[in-house]
Amino acid sequence: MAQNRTVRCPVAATLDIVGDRWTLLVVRDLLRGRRRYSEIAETVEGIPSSVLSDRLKLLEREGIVVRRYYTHHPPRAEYILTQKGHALGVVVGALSRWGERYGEHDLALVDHECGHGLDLVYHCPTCQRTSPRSRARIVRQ
Amino acid sequence: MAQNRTVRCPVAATLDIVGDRWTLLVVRDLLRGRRRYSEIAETVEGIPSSVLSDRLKLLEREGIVVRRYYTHHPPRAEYILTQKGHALGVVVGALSRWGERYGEHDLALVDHECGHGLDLVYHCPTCQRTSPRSRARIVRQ
DNA sequence: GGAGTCACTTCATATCTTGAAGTTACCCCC
DNA sequence: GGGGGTAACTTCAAGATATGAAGTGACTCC
Repeated sequence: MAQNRTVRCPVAATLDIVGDRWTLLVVRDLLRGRRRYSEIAETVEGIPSSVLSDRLKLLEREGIVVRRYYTHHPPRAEYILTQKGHALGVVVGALSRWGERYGEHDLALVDHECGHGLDLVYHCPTCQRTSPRSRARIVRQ
Repeated sequence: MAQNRTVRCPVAATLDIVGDRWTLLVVRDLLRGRRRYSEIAETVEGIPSSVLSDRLKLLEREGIVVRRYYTHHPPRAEYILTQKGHALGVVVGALSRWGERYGEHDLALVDHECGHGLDLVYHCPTCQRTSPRSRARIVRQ
């Protein structure tokens, strides 16, 4: 992870940081408001503690979370998503929607206010309209 | 990948299938219209051939691509995304948007018709309106 | 003062990834 | 018809990474 790649594709660059089995599950938990090591270890089922500790360091290094100590003796930290980290919510949302549609699950992505299930759609801020999926392309600028 | 997990979180389930460094880059290329082993090997820079062969088999097993032989002697296959596979476009789009915003790249996600950069937004199909990111939650159904 | 918790680290083993090389069955060209 | 090239893989050894179990230090609670 986070190694050099000669391509400058934003998809590849993002996957260099979060493209493994665990990192986005940690982000998912942080988005849910979990902040402490032990809380995350509990709900990211099966994550080895060494990997969790590793990923939190990586997320900090990448500016996705900040570590804040609420006690120094003994050292007790909590992890808060930065704006950059919150922006990953859309990636987690997209993974969730795909999983909901093509598997059987107990959880779903909803609007907290109206309670309805959510979709993710492309939106052109210039034309102020929705774009169909078929029109989305990744192209050279 | 694709192993059992006790949680039934759709994010975790999706990452069980596509949560590694390479799989979504292969999907990205298939979305772009590349279909052959050699075409994909070229643009997913650095992918070992054994990994590509492995991931294509996995994607086939998961119903994300279908393998079609255009020659049987010698066997020459091409890989076509199913509807399930095309639906992963939103995940790739979300990764691209995040990468564009937080890194320097030559590529960007645009609307093929108007040419403007695209965003991804949450949409409630019931209320027929956009939901702000802050209202999106993953909850028990 | 003993048990428990939190936030990790360490370590041996197991598994996966990587890169290089090999394989099979063609096609093209002279 | 022999040599070179290509497509789509497979195999293999070495190296990197992940896993699970156990350990650590500095507390707090009873």
